[in-house]
Amino acid sequence: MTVTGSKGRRARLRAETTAEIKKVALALMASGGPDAITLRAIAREMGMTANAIYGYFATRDDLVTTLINDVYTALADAVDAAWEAAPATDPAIRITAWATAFRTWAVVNPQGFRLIYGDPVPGYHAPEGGPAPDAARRVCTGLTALAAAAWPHTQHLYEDSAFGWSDFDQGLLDKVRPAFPDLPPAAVALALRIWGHLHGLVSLEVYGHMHTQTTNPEKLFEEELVQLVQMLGVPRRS
Amino acid sequence: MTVTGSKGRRARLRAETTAEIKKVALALMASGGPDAITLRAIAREMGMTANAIYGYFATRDDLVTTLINDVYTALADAVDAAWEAAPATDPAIRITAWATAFRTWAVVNPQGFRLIYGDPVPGYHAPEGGPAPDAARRVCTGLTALAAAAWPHTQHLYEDSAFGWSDFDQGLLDKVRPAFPDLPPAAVALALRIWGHLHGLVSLEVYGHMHTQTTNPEKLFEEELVQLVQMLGVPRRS
DNA sequence: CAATTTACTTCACAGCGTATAGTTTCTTCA
DNA sequence: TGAAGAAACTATACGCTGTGAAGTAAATTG
Repeated sequence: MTVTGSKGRRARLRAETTAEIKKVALALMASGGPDAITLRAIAREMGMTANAIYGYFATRDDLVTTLINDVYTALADAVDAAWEAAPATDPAIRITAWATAFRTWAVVNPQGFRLIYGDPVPGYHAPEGGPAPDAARRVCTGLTALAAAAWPHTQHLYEDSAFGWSDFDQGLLDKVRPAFPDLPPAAVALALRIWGHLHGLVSLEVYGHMHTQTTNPEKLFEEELVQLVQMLGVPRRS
Repeated sequence: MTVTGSKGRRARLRAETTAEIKKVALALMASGGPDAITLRAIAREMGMTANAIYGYFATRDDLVTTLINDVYTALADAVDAAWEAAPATDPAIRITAWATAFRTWAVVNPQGFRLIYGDPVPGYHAPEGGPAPDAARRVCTGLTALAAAAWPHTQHLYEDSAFGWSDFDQGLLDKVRPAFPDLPPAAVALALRIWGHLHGLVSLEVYGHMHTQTTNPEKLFEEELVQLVQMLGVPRRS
């Protein structure tokens, strides 16, 4: 170990270069969309040859996969932080905070949102199981926390739910059930449905489809949240 | 006029070639995704040179824009047909039919869905106002019909809505208000929110994000519809 | 100091959109 | 019928992309 805390100069330089490649790639994405992530453009920006990048990422898809992971993790961090920052005693505020953070992140990082949820980049094919199932599951777990917070008030609506544990992916359940042992399958289904609601509105907005219809997508989203909280039966000020 | 009903052999051949280009492009899209729509591939398939296509479409984006229009129109046709086919006397069934047709179309034509709602194709930039605002508005009008059918039962939930006509795009209102003169702004907002709900669930499914969470996205969507009808307060069998 | 590993460059290839120029074929009109 | 013109299409070329193979220079290691 050295003063830099690394395992030698070589490894440190390598890590720095890797970080710079990702940084430049993200900058290109932010300015020109996911399509702008080309090896040659990154190399140009770094004063290198495109092929030099192959020393760090086996292929362009590998790089993109890494980026998706990073960006997805940033999103998960953002919504988790908003959740934690809101008072645990007031589910309505917490839920609203989570969802607002979700939309805000997407609107601020539209290219990141596209990278995660869209066709990321020309010809990109995700590796088996998707590029970021982990971050995806973090988001889903956050959503389940949301549903769990509301569940005492809302479960009466789902008493004849047909959902069983077998309707869900085992990987998701492995994360969700330990965290919320008392939650029934119907609540997980509710969480996924809420995800769909929020994702739909945000996605239409980010991809510019809402813009052709409403001049105020933010207002629409806020209305959605009001109705969501109301639908969940969560008391508005506790 | 001739027996073929065309304006001359030349024009007919031209129309046929145009149609073939689009047909081949759609076939390529269906098999390889929107990315597979390349002029050279189309030309190869047709036994032509890539440049020959420039006689029919000024640029590749032009072709893609036309395709989006066609595909979007097909989607609009599908949901409209489902709406019309369902009994006008039962809003619950009509709404369910519309939404089911929406998801079914998307699941059957995932590449078409991506073409319409995703980053269509590498480097594609939609012309001003989007490529298919017309078809988009047809879908929105259908959604508004949905909201209108439910409105008598559900308006009591939105009596203190803050929405005004200025919150919506004029082009949308021009189509919607004549068709539903008595509908308030709050109902249009509801329609857009419902669009978001459905789009989100379908979009997550089509893009493979649901697959990592649930083994049964169809069931989830059906649950959504049950809850949607319930939320709207529409009587279930009239 | 010599051997090896690592980082990077150079060259090459195929595929992409598309601009320009040239060629062939069809339509039209005197 | 034959010449003029338009239309359809091809050929060539340029710059962009990802990526493979081979070569080079520097750092590390024995």
